[in-house]
Amino acid sequence: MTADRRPLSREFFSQPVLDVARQLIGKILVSRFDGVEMSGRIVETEGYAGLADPASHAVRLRRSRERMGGEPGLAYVHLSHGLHNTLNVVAEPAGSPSAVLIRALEPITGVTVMRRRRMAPDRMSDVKLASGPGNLARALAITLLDDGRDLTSDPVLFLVEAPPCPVVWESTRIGLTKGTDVAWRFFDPASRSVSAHRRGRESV
DNA sequence: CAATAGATCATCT
DNA sequence: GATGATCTATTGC
Repeated sequence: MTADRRPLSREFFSQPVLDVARQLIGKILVSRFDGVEMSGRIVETEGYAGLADPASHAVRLRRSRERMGGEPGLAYVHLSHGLHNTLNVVAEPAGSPSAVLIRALEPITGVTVMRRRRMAPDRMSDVKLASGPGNLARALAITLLDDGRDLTSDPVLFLVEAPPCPVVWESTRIGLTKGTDVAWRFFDPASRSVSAHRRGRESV
């Protein structure tokens, strides 16, 4: 499981943000915590496309704008509703504020630790452990302290190459909260992730 | 300094 | 489908 893990390159993240969001489906996210390695296959992402995207924090938040407009491949971690950390990866060359939110993954290794971290009841299936951006961060021990990590080279939090997902679905959502938000979601329709399926039905 | 608006989730009905 | 938990950055007075 540790053989030949090539990290995703700076060039990969320098592509247009929605291309990055699409191609991240099927890639592997790895997090080391307390001596244990946790990893999973990404099955749902969301792209935030520059200052023209009203759903992007870059429009409203200075810290987000600076991070998202910086080096591609760095982590942008945001605390949502004061409760849930969310993991993004900066995309496109510096000067073009954009990022991809990693919304769900299917656990591969470290499932026991994920279960403990989620305080998951026995009846909860593995596929739900890191489904949804808040749950994902909780399971993989990602916090605001991880903001700014270089995911192309970091020893404890990084992304690695994997075969492309054969089929990726996309859903453009309008009116997420207040009627003006726009976001582009990508997911693996073959995934049994609850989150991915729920979003799929809302596809327009 | 007070008010408010969130890139969510679990737990209800 | 509605609601409450809980924190931070930003805006308004």
